[in-house]
Amino acid sequence: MAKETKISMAIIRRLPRYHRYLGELLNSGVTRISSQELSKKMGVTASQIRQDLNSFGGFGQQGYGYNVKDLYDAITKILGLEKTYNSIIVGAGNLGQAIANYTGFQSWGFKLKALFDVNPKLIGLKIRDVEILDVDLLEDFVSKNPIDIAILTIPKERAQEIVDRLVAKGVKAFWNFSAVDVNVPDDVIVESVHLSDSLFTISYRLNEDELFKKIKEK
Amino acid sequence: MAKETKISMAIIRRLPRYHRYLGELLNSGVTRISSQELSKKMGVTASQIRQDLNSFGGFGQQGYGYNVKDLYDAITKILGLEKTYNSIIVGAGNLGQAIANYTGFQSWGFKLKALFDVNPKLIGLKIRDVEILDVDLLEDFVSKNPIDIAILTIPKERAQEIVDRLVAKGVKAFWNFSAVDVNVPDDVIVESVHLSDSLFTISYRLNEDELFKKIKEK
DNA sequence: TAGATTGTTAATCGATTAACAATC
DNA sequence: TAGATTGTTAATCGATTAACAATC
Repeated sequence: MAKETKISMAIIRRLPRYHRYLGELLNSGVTRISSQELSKKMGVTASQIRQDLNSFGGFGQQGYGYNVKDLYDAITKILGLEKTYNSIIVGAGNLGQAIANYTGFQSWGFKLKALFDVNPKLIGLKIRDVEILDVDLLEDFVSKNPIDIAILTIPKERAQEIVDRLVAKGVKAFWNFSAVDVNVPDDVIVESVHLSDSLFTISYRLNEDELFKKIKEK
Repeated sequence: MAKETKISMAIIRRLPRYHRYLGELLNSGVTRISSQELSKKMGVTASQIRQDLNSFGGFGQQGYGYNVKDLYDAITKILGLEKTYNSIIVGAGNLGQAIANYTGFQSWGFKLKALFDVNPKLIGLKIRDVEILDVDLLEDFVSKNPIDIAILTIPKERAQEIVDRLVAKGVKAFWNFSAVDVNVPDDVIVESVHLSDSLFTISYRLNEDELFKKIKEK
């Protein structure tokens, strides 16, 4: 099952951004756009846009540019957004509940089937009609309801254990909000959102100038 | 104010990860570590670790390795985590409240001074002793309370307007959770967490094999 | 057809890895 | 001292940008 074409993560991470900008253009009634016009809007080079798109196919037309709707639809498909995905949230604390309450993901085909928690006060409650279940029922639930994506909003201490249990049950993708890197087999996807890591780059950058002034002085 | 040493974002984004791993080692009572041992734990090359650290200074010792506590403390300072930062959250919906409720950031020196919202039902409520204020009071509040970091958990339609208002009041850093790229002057920092972008890389990867099977067939 | 803009190859740039002399 | 491991230079790799022939 070897792939001839291997797309780099650098390109993959730019795809959702193209999708966003094309969606906005579509909403604004723009029907065609050249790589140069798009490059100005997005603050990247036209060359990069053409290279990126061409790793998936020739979506443009010489002398014309790209048809906004066609390209938008193509990227929608490339991102797998024409399908639906069943998901669960493990950890029904503040962040887990916030994600469950956000309806945007549902509209893109990401369906939430259940939340799980250890806290008896939370078990049995519902968030937008989705029930919070006892985490002891995790394996049982996943056996009966095939799950594509598990969203982890649990303390870092419990993350690896939950991942192991879900991998054993065949879950192939994790959206991890725990502040820890979890280990999975090669065929399992982990996308981590490390919020503190992100925040700490802000404090770094707020102090960068001062930092190098100090280093220089020594 | 030109810097001689310019650290690439690639390196900056790895710093919090080093910090996390060293914190764990410290907690486990490990006192020294070589770049090779650390590289095994983190799944990166020892060479990269040494290169990264050396862009800030010589923290190691030949024949010995790195003192875990010293290196951890050094990276804590590099990340600016020995200081405190005053922050506000604009948008007190699910995500804004989840961030306000999370005490972890506070313990790293990120102090929350206020939340802001347009919703009259939310205004006046308190989250962990921090009040939700009318967003009309934004400029007034920021004038009286110097703010280092503004956290944006508002709908994308309102993000640029709020950023402009806060930049005008001198706010120099934004942690942006809105699904839009906001424009700021060169001396202002924006760190965006695009949750849907992150999620869409999962659906992409879940479908990548199939995608290239299709492209090949054509 | 003439003009515009893609698709794609070639050149450049930057980041990562390898190698090893310096040194603890 | 001998062994280990850093700090740093050089080599490699991959990603980005430039250039232009193909073509709509």
